[in-house]
Amino acid sequence: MKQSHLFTRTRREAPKDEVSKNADLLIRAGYISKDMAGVYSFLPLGLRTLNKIVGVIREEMNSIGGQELQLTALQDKKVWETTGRWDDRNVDIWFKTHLKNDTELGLGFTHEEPLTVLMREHIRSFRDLPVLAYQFQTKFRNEARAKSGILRGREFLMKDLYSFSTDDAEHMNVYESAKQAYRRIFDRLGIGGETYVTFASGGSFAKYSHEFQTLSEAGEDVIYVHEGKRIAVNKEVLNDEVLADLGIARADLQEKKAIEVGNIFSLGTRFSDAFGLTYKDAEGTSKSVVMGSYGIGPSRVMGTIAEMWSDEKGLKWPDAVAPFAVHLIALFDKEGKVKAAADELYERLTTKGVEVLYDDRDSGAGEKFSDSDLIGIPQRIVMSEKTLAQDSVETKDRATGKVEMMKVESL
RNA sequence: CGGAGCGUGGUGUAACGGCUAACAUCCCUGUUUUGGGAACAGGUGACUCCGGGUUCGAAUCCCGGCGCUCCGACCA
Repeated sequence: MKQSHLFTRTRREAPKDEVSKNADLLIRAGYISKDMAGVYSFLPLGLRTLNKIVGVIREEMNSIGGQELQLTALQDKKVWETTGRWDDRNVDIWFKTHLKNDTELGLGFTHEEPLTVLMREHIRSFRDLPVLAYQFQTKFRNEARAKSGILRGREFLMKDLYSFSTDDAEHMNVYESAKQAYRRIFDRLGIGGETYVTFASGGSFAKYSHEFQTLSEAGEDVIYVHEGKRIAVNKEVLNDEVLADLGIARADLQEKKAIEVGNIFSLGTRFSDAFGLTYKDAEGTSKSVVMGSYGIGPSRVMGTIAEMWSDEKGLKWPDAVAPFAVHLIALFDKEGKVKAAADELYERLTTKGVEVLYDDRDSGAGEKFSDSDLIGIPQRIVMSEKTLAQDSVETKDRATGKVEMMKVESL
């Protein structure tokens, strides 16, 4: 993409009411735009990055047998009354509204209920199980307080996977494969090294759930990290029993702040019992389906990556999530030789399938470098009169700062 | 939801209760420049968040809204 065609512009300063690092950088670089507290639009660069994250998650969900679908955002009150989750006393984050005829509706904040209802049409036999169904969808949560930029919004993208199994043993297999898939996702997204599988409250059907917590000062969770075992315990559940279960000593734990980037949860038969989701086993006996839910917020992950991979100059995207692979910067000369050579290189790389953002704007070198640092594309290629005199370009790695000269024809 | 702070051109800031609301940046014109946000000249752009009030006079003081941020509470 030619940068002269990119409608977003960079800013020297973020709006004064943005304090969080992720929102500051993402707004200044033109990735996102705030409409209200906790409500952000994704601009072309931001959507590209968000979609990269979505793509990685989708691949890993498919790899464990996930089938993608898309449920509705508008929610039927009756379905939620069945489990008691329509009641404000149980769930206080609903956005509720109504039809012209006064029928009450909600905007979905999660989807266990409607998907369980849906599955009654499709799951009949043990032969049908297990089923893993997932979606990417905008969730709506009326948080008492939105905060930390894109880390905690009232409207945000969520990947939610739900599993349906015959029994606990089958469920635990699915659960374990989902856990491994989550590990791979965070590794691929460049935050695996700082992300810990964290033991957290399990609810009524399992002793623990597992959170994926990425260490960050911007986080709102407090976890206790066991570096030797690469696990952590959420402060909410830290007690002697948990320590004994995990075989760890309090003295080996370090208190850290972290961002919850993912959560996996065993649901048992809570929802299948509520809605009568059953299957026939090999003996023809009717049994309740055992469920699990597995969430990752791609937009929150994007904010987490921005928090982690950035410096005072701007963003430093890992390769897998960068909006473009290469930022081609042409420093024009009077005769137009650099422009001609850069145009040609841009066409050549693009034809080869390389995702290139080409700064073909008629602006000064300093501005182009500053914008490039801010936008944070991993690989920078600079072409100028100087480099062309050696039939070369200069490449610079955004993350390491390493600079090399390369022959133009080698690219 | 409790507490605190803040709302002034697109953005960031300034302005004692008193001239035509100032400066920087951005943007537009022109000239010049071209390896780290260049220089010069000219120009556009603001019902000072909204509604009341006090005052001869309000961006400034008071009251009420609304919005934003932060702290806390909350958080499948």
